[in-house]
Amino acid sequence: MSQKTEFLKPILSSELITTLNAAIGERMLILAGSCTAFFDGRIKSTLELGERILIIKKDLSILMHGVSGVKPLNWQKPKQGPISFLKEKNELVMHTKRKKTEEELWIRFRSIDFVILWAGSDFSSLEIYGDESDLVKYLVEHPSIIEKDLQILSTEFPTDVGYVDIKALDNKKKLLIIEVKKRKTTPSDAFQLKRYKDYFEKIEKKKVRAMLIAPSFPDKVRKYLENNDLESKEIDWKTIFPTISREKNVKIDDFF
Amino acid sequence: MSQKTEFLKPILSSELITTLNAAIGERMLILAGSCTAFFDGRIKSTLELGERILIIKKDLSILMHGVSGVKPLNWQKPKQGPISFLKEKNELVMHTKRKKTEEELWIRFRSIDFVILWAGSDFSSLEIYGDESDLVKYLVEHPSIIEKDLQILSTEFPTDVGYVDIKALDNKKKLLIIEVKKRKTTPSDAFQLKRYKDYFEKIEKKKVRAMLIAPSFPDKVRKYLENNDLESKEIDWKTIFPTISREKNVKIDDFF
DNA sequence: TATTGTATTTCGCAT
DNA sequence: ATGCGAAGTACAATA
Repeated sequence: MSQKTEFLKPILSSELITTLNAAIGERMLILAGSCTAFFDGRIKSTLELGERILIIKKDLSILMHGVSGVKPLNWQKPKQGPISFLKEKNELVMHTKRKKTEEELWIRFRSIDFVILWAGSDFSSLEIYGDESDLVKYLVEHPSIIEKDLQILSTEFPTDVGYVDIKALDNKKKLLIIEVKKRKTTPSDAFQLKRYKDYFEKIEKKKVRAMLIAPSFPDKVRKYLENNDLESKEIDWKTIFPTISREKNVKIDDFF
Repeated sequence: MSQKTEFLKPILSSELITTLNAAIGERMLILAGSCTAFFDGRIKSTLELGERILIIKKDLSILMHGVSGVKPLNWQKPKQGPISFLKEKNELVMHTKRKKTEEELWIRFRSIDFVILWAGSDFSSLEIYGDESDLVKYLVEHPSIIEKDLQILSTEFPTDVGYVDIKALDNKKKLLIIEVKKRKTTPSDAFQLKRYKDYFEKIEKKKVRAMLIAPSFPDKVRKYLENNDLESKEIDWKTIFPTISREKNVKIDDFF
């Protein structure tokens, strides 16, 4: 009964219902079959009959996946509320209701292909490096990549219009505001930089420089930057990627 | 061989490798076991040994789920590149490489608990209603919710700085630009509205009104709106939620 | 095909 | 808890 992987008979019996309800929160449940679904919450969604996979993890997170795509068709975050199975009109019904938000999810299986209970565990951590904060950190440690004789003043400097990635002085002691993007820039990025420039020119009562650093600049963005006296610097992060490394998000999955 | 659900022997044999490679893109593959993973792409991530579930869908999307949480530990979007299994150092290794971005994902299974090939299909559509476009639509049909004697001119009106949700004339024939948010507002929402106002005042060469409609306004947002002659209107969408209904995203999963 | 904007965004971090 | 910005965002609509 407490074997690592248990294959249940895919037949809608009261025994199945009992076993499923007992497994919730104890083992991961993987169930495939033909179902409909209804979600009522921040949004409403209905899903007509189709074949899908339902996964209920030990932390009570719910995932219902269709045959394609990375995003689940329906889901619920961990520990939002009790989950129960019941038999209704010859269908296997899963129901959950979030305690706080009153959001509800119903999944009704008309047929079942397989049901698995799996007792997996995981104590390792996902290490990630190479995100935006790593890039800012790297630039601060190697300012000459941006330009010669740059003096870094601060990072994540708070202003009324947001946090400035890098605040620095150039070789003529002129203030340089830098926004760093890991991805291709968008018009919004340029607008944001403009707000920073305006903010500092108002505060300092003199011209300041402002620069967007990113791997790619679409024409529209480049044009806006030029028209607004904003600078751009293209950096292909891959070229410095191998040299940066950092451990973060050292997160251990809870042990149930 | 082409049964709907096939349970493979969870033993690392060359037969398993062959069967898995043959199943890729043909049936959904669900594999549980103890593995490590490495992703190298826009970011780098490493995942130490732990028990996880690997799912490869027929559209070649890859999901690797840990024992908790809704978000996969590693994943790949559909049709990004070929996927292959191989045997290496007595481990079952899954590898994929995106053609364009050169991003790679490696998953190495040290042990396998179960392997399933499943021939599910789904032709139904997820119907969603109550999202932002529904709200805009509802407001356009019931403009008096915004204010009396409002005349709607257009929706999704394109400007140099983005698309305006609603363009209208108030009871004094003054232009009113409206931005609708289903969620709590952020400073960026207010900045965006300001850009719209500036844009239209430049075009029209006279003052225009601009309003943000949303269920909630943090102090910082409210203050920015006040300081910039921008209006706000609080609407709790739940009050009108039950009355709006619409079908969308009528999308059929490809048949493989 | 590339761009744009939403999302039951999710997630981490700072307040 | 709330606020805020980044994300391998994913995904659909659109130009």
